[in-house]
Amino acid sequence: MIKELPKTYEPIKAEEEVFKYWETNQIYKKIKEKNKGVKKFYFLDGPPYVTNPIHVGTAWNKIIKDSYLRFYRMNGYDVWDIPGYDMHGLPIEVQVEQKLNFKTKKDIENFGIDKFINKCREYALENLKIQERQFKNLGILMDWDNPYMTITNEYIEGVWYFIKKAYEKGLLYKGLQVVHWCPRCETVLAGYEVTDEYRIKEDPSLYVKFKLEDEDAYLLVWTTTPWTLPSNVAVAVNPNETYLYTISPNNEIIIIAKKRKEEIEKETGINLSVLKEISGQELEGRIYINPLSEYIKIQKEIKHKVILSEEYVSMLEGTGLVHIAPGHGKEDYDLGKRYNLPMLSPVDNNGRYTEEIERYKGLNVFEANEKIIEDLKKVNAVFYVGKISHKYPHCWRCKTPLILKLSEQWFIDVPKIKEKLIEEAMKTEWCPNFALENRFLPWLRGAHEWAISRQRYWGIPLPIWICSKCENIIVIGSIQELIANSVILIEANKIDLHRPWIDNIEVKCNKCGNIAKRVSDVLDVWVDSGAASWASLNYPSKSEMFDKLFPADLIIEGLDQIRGWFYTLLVTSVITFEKAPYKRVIMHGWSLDETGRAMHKSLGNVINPDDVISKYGRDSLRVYELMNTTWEDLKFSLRGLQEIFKTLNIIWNTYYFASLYMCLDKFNPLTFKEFDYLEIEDLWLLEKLEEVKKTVTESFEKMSNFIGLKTLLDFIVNDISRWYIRIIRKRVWVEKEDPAKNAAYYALFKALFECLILLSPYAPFMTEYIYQFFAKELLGIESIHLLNWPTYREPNRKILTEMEIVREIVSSSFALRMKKGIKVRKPIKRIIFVTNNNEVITIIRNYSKLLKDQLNVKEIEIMSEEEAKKYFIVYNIKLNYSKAGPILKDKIKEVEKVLQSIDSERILKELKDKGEIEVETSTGNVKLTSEMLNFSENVKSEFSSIETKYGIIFTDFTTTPELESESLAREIIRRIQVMRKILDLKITDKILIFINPPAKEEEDMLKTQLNYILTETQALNIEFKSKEKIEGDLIKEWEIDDEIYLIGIKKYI
RNA sequence: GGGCCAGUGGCUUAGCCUGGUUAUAGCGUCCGGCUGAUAACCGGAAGGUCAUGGGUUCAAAUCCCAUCUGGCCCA
Repeated sequence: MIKELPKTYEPIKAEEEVFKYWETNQIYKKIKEKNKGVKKFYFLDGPPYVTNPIHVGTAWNKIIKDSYLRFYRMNGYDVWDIPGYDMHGLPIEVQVEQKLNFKTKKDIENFGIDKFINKCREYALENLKIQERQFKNLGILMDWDNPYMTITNEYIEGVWYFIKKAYEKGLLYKGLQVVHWCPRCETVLAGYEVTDEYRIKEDPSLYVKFKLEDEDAYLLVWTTTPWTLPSNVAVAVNPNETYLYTISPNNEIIIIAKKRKEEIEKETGINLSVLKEISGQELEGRIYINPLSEYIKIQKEIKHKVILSEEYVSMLEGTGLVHIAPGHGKEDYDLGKRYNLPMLSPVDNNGRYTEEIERYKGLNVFEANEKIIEDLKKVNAVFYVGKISHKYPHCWRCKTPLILKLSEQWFIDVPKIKEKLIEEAMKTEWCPNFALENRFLPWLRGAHEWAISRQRYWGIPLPIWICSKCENIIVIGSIQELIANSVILIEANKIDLHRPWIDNIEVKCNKCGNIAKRVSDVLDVWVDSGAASWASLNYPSKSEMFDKLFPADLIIEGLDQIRGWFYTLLVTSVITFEKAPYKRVIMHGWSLDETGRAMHKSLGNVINPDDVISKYGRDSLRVYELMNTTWEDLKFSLRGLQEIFKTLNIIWNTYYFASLYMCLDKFNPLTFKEFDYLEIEDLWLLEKLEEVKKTVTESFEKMSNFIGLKTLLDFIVNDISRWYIRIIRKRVWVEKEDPAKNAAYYALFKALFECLILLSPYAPFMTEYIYQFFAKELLGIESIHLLNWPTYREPNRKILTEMEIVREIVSSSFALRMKKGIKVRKPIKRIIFVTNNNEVITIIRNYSKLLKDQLNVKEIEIMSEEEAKKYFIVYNIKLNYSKAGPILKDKIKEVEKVLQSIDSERILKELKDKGEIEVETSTGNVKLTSEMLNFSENVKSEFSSIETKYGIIFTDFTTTPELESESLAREIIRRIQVMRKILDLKITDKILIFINPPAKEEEDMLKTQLNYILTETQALNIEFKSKEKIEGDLIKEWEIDDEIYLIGIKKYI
């Protein structure tokens, strides 16, 4: 049977009870069993990185995922739902280093790599636990006992498998490249790791003179990194630009770009007078001398040339002559390769000069800046030196300024498979589509090599061994292979594929039989998560799940993952399996603070979901976040959350109301058969329900479930709680067994019950809690999350529109009452509805009972426009712009003007007689048909009326003695109800009423309404008494229409 | 510097694809009312350069271009 809900919504308490219930009854296990082996659904969880506790953005991500998983489970899918964690990488190393107060890699080596690795593992596992607790606490239903972790041997094997495939397909290579390098972490950083951390840095703004070898003139170059000058090998100019020979105040000839002259003069304060112009082209091949040749031996040996470049020499900064150091700049490197220039990169892993540069050996490059400038001054090579504050890349973990240096790294040749990547990406389906079309595909088209090696410790070791003799490369793809090829005997149960264990394993060269040593690097942590589509299934060491599930049916991540996980997943999978690893992608937005700024620790605006939960509950947080347009940014506001809480409170009360009465009447929806008693509002509710089910279901299928949520909440709050329940109140108040009441119960139950299921993926706690009271006993199923998703049929649109019109009429009529100051409680004699619209007339007739009830009116009269016009209406005629616009074009404004000056009666008459009306304009007459016009009805101001979209309502406020008595009775009833509430009586409690009316007249009026008052107030008797004889548990004085009534009520025992 | 997304009363937002008469709703504020499920509700009022500027068109929140602001990404 239906049980009565607790009266108030206390989310925290309810949610905690629900947690307990799920646990004791093993609901998760039962959900999994229910669909076991039916339709497969492979959801792949993007593994969060396990450094910090989660914030509201991480919560949003998992909540979205959870809502979809619940939907698919309820639709009979056997959902693969293991969560994942990204557990390797530099960020964790940096955290551990900070804890141990380490400064450099030396500290780690001294401490012992094995101990360091253990610390990292501990750190990752600790944080995993914290995150797991937080996720569980949000009601995220996943297989928490079996997460995939990127640090297990099986997972690492999965990643090795990819590296091996890449090697076999010729996509893995060792290469020299200019890379962003962190001198503190002593490792390369990938391009995307760099872009997040551009910070303002102050650097010298140095103008250097390079003397031409064969002419007494100087090339002027500009740099903010003087430390790269020892590696300078060329100067680039733009062949398409004009250059100037100028003369400086101290009579030196300085060569600059014409377009830069003004800016240079402005910054340096040095005026240059032009001698002649030449083209950039003409400078090609000129030889110059690097002034540092005085100090640096290798510089003396290099022939410095002027080279040409259109793309890399801009006229937006500097002098138009660009200093080129191929070892210290990406573009420089490109040019260096193209022109076959020497590549100098005399900087070590700590960012210090090597012995190649004797003069600065051991100096940190940034510290060397000053010294270099001093040296340049000594040889008269400095034109000007100032300071500049500009954005400069820093290490995203330790905030050290990065340098660009030449380094040997391992690469994946992504450009080579670009076409295939695009082809596979096009087979995937995205929401929103623009993420695929406008973001992902362009990103793929510009794909570049992927530097996958890192010179660090806590990561998946590169499974590459190099023969110490013949330099043959051996790539190992699994533990088995490792055991088979190892020089020493490996005990299978002692394997931990991490460093330093793996460092000690040597393999036999498969070419020359000599010993091969492992490359000591670890992998970029993005390779880890990139391999998740199969590594999370423990493929290739176990193939069962992979064969069944791959590729993933759905992945859901934030917009930052376009260049991240969405990309690395695709690359690794296309290389390994030549196939996209996912079918559908949902991309969500970014969490911002209330004012639209990104949440950052440094800004102090990070919101912890646990705090939010303790205030408003989990469902409020979930619903709030799920309601946001998925792919747009979420401006997180506590006030917004409060609004959601209020909405959930209304929903609670709706269910409370239903449960209260249904419980009281022991209503059983399963045995209900009296369908003939369904009233028009019940039928409407049931149609509307079909529509809602359709919208919600489709919104999930189209990956936009926020639409479904909005629809659903709107339905429960506006349609059920505020409208339907208002209508059926009277029917529900009937005490005895009554088919009309049961019919209302039936419709209400069905709507609420199915809504509860629809709401359960969004608000799993509240719906479960309500379900326990509302429907569990009826169905005999333990949890709402074990139910099937409701089916739907096409709704009857006609009924839906009809009710729209009815509601419009009701709300307009209320407005009219307000205008006249007539309370809703006061019954009125009649309203007159003016319309010629047959559809509206039929609706008013069909819904007249409902309308009379809601409007508190005794009669509704329908009047035609023609008739009403005689009394009330004046027409206003305007052009119908959408119809007339295309015909009249630019005459439209003039016609409108003329039209207003013609008497509307005349227009109507002419239209009626001829079917059209001619209007004069300055460019000739035009004919207007009634289609081209809009007729609006305005009421003559002396009548009280209101316009609606469907017609005009007039109200007849004439009163009669009967109406007066009824009105008074309602006033009295309301006061008694208030008193019952004060006494906290139950609905079923009976009372006795004592009234002292102001005069005999009022007493007589009330006596005509005795039965009405008795039934409405659950009273057994009313006695009219003198003031002093009024008795009761509560006696109260009331003022009604300036008269005093003394009322007493007493509970009848 | 480039790409993508967003910008609508104090706040949150609908509408934009497919141009059309008075721009949607909620919160908040003020006034009035209703109420035996509801810290709920109903009615009214104040509050809008639809980010800015230009263009297309008889007609632009809507289409096009440029700019600004914020977010994400790239360089």
